[in-house]
Amino acid sequence: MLRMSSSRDGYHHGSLARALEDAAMQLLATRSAHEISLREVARAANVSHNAPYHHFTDRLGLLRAIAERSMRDLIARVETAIESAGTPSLALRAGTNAYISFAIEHPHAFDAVYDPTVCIPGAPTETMAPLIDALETALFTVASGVGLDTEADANAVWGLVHGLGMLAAAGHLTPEQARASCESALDRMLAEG
Amino acid sequence: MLRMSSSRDGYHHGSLARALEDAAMQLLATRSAHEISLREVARAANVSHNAPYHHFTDRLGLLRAIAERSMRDLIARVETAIESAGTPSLALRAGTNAYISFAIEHPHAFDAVYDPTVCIPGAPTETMAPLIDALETALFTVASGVGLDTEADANAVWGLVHGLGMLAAAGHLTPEQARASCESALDRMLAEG
DNA sequence: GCTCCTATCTTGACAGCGTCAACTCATCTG
DNA sequence: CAGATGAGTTGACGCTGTCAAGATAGGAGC
Repeated sequence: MLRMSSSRDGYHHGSLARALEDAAMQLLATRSAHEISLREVARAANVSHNAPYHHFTDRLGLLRAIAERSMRDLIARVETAIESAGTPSLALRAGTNAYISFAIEHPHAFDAVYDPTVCIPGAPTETMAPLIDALETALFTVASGVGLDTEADANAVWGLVHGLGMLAAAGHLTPEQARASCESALDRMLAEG
Repeated sequence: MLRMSSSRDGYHHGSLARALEDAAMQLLATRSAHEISLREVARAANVSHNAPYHHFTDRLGLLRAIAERSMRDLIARVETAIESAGTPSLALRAGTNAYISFAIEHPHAFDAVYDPTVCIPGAPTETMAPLIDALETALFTVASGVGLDTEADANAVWGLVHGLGMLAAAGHLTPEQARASCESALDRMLAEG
């Protein structure tokens, strides 16, 4: 039988894959994904520099794993924001705000998700593909709820929050500016329903 | 006297800085800025791996230089698009379209410009600061021309084109989808002036 | 015209990186 | 109990960014 918990069992056992992802996610809080070295992650998990290769094909394999985790976090955040809103209009506000907030609070996780060298949209990982769909669906649904029901409109909402989130994360806009811009743009777009 | 042209003069002379930037820009057409090595650029310019240090403080110094060049290209593209449009409304369409097109056609140059490790918006280079201002001003002006005259509205336009450009550059949207979304969003925002 | 200075380009070295290969060891299977 | 297997190890390779020191060419001062 495999021991399933605690990665501290001396030699073998323990879920090292998970431990490595955890360590990488922690590093992602300060550095960008490109600035994180595999050896550094291994060191943080107290294993040799080659141990990760038994759990990930590549450095990129690990980055893909944390990108997928980050994507799940982003989706969860957007979906719970939407679900806990009372009206369709409030749901759109809450969902877009959650997207922007995630980008600001976890900038490196955010752009790991959208890094084309980590995840190629044209040929995404088996686990990433449905996640992308889920995010698009969530945004599309909440936009449809207030009359923004064409593909173009839904994509515009996505583009708006994505751009404002990135600009705020990079420091070109303050979080307040980004959120206010989003509100204002949605107000204008919905002016005549 | 300094010889000003031709970097092919054997040992000394020639504008190596320019030649290195040219080589880096060329590499930027295929690889991301993070994937370009200083030694590789030096090799492309036929100099030793340490020659660049006499013209740039760092690897980052070279990246900053090509980011500034890319920013100038982006601004030029947006401004000429705006200027060659007949009406304020067409100018907004042309300017936003140019921004999105640049992101799609030069994705690596585009995100070198906005890479926070290359240019920190809070503390930009002496040469980058006015460029950022120029871009913001261009967008702000063209947005004001059609009644989007608040800071929030102008930032929304910036966020919209930035996000759509990034999503299209990454492959999450087709160029056509991005452009159509932009048009559609602007139409909605201007529906009741 | 000779010497010196300085900017520029050179070679050489170092640690850190990703990755391949070979080895060790604990556990599961028969 | 034997051996296979999966999970960890050490060692090596070439590449990278950067520091240090040597070489060289052209201009300045005498």
